[in-house]
Amino acid sequence: MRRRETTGDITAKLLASFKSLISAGTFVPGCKLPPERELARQFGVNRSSLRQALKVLQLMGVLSQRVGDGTYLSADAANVLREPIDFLILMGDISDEELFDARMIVESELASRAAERATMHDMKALRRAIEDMEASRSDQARIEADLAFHEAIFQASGNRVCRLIFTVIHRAILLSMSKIVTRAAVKQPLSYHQAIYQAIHDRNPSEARRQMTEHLLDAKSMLASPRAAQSRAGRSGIRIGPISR
Amino acid sequence: MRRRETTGDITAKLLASFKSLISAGTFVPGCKLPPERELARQFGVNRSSLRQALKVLQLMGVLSQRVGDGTYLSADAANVLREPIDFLILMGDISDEELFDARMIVESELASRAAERATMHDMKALRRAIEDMEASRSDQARIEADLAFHEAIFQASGNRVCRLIFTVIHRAILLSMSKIVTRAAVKQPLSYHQAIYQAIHDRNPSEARRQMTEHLLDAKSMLASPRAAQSRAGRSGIRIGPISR
DNA sequence: CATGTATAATTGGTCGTGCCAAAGGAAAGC
DNA sequence: GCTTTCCTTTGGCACGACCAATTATACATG
Repeated sequence: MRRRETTGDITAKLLASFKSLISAGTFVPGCKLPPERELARQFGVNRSSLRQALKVLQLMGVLSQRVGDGTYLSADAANVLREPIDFLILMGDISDEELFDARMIVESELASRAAERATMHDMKALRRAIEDMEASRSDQARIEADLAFHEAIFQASGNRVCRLIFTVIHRAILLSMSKIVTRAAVKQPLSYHQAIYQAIHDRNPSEARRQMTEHLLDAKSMLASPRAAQSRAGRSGIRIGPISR
Repeated sequence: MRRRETTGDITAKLLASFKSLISAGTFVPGCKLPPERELARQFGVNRSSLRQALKVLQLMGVLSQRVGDGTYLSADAANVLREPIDFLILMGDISDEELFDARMIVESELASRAAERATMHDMKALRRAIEDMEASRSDQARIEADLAFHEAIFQASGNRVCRLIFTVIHRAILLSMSKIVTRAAVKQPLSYHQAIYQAIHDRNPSEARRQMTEHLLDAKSMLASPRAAQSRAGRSGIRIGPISR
């Protein structure tokens, strides 16, 4: 008899246990965890199994491990979505059109809010991003400055959820960068950014919203060119061969 | 000499390889992967190491494994964010206030859009959610119906990014459900939902937006009661002891 | 005493092997 | 043709061993 009811997956159960332990306050962000060998003993599983669970948490950014030192719970869980997002994009569940459409929803509202309650610090970050973009000479630098401007908009919201949404957008854009780097896309974003900044500076929410909406609408229309598909096929590093050590 | 440059973490490298393989089209969503033993051989790593990487991907929902069968790349990557979100919430990087504030940004706009372009199917889902909520007798059922209404709003957008945002909200709310289940919170949500439905039915975007904003503003104000902290401390399953098998 | 150095212990990283149980498929029997 | 039985494949897990990085300790040196 004895319904074993074995869900099998020990790793999943270990993760659940970790959730409980974090929830109960046994593990506090930033604290040091017991060594693997002892943790495995306490959980009653083999070290290999425990390591799988730890690896999952590590790759999600929930904890970090250093040889000879130990395992620490991350103090900042902001990167938890990095890896998942990467795969989400790669598996094609998000198109660029949808991404920009979603950005319109969020960032338009955030631009409006920023016009209402942006601090001096926020304004400075926006100004800085614009200057960096003007001074940028490479595509890489330009995109970074572009993202920095939008990040400043998110930052102004003071909402950590919005900050997370930005990290998602950030990763997504970096992954499909090749499609977004269009030759003519140098001037428009900058002028839009300047107009948005002006609206925020003037404390004009509706104008800030309108400019942001148009900005993203414009950007979305620019990546509609159909030469996107092949760009990712020809990239290097497709080796199924041995990992580089 | 020979800078080994060993980043150490094989798992991270394996994940990178998987990204490349997915990106290159070698691994297609839904396809069957080679068995672990052979995959490990091809990558030039031990099976244990490979399994760690596979476990990470499995727990992220990128792939699924079944004993005796094999490993399959997930066809639907919608659940990639489930586990990460859980830890994000647990590690306290998101407060309920911020969550509802973010919801206001997204859902208000979505309600407006729904009023413009909701299909028959969308309307039916909304109506269904309202009916279920009216008929709900347990807190559990009521919350499910509540979320179903909002999911229908997200669904109406037809944007997969928005769908992801909903899954995030869904998980977050389920995790901190105890705080949201306030005794008096039975009637208000329902009447708001009805008002929102009416506005969408009347094709009145601004009214739909307004009602949704007020709905979430109201909901946010209701969870401000300070008895929230203790509720999570007393829950069971905090065992650091052996896993249940 | 202070300081640097060699040594040992701790800890995560990887590998290898062996065995189990679940699922699938092939062969035998009806 | 269908069911049953057996074997192969495949993932799940457990031990064990060794390595390398880090830290802590003891020791030698000035």
